[in-house]
Amino acid sequence: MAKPLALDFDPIARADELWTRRWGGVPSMAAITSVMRAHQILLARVDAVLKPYGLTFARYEALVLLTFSRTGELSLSKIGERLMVHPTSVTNTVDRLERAGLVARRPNPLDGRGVLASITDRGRQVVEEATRELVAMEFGMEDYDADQCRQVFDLLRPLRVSAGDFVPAEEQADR
Amino acid sequence: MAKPLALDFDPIARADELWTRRWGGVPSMAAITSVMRAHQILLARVDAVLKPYGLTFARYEALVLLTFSRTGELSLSKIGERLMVHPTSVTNTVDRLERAGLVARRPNPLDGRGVLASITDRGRQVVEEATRELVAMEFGMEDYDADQCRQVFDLLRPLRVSAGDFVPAEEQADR
DNA sequence: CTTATTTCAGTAAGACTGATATCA
DNA sequence: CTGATATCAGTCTTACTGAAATAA
Repeated sequence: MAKPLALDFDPIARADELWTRRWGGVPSMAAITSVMRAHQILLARVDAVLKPYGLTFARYEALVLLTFSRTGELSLSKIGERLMVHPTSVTNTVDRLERAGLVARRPNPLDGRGVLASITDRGRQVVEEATRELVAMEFGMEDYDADQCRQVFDLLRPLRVSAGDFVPAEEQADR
Repeated sequence: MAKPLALDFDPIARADELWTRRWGGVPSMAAITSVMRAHQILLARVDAVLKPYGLTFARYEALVLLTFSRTGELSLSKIGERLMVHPTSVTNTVDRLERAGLVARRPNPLDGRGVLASITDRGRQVVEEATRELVAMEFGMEDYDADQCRQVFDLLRPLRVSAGDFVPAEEQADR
């Protein structure tokens, strides 16, 4: 940032006032703008911590996902599915992790088309270290207690449901 | 997206469980991941609407900001300050808007160093049309009522304060 | 034959660094 | 002189389209 001089007013609140005058009340505008800015702030904080490890948040997430699987390896398609990213982005992410020696590619023995990304010992080591740091700075959410974090999760969950990310348990009864 | 097949579980909730087992409770992880995904969903929805206008959300925001100023023009530095974006990003944004004929550049008469971005008639026309569409689809937040939108704004506001975006009114008493 | 998995080439966008011309 | 304004060149990252090889 060039000059992060603090404004003496909330720019989103002010925009909301002007919006209301011109186009009528549009509460969704303040909401989406808040999400956009929150994303920007959190990503900057987290990426700053991950930079020394040669990681970005996207690559860190992929690495964590691998540590969560019993064998330490997953097909690229599964990674894309879980992380909700485009297939070509997964290829790119794994490329970079592989070049950094944090994962290795190997053909999927159960599917000749597929490729498994397998986390290396160094990969596990890096995840542990980076996670320690991220947990220490609470992923950039140090101003929020556990309850407030939970509120963020709860409040944004319906959005993920409406985007078709997953089917909530309540609606799975008749399937 | 390749295959947006809905999972039968909430991937963030599941990750939270695995996190809790391995590294202890880390409520901020579920919160930040929720914000990241919400950002991705909303940006995709809004950009899809803006694409036919040759706009992105970032460019749309800049255009709206200009319509909010009395004269329809602002210095690039002010645009960057309000939208919280890097100076070079402002230059890039204005470049594209200018090429599309939606804004015009002119030297700032009050500051020989500065440049004003001035919205054109076509720019105003495009903003009106695009805004109508965006308001109709509630900026991708159609599943949220006014109160819930307000909750999103309220909940994320402390984050913007901690990032130094602005100084809340209560803390301005003694300045 | 159709579909799924992955990769590659190329495009577009935004965020950023560092340097520079200009002017307050 | 310093500091601010905007731009330029160039890097990095992600997201995406379209095409292709391969195999289920």
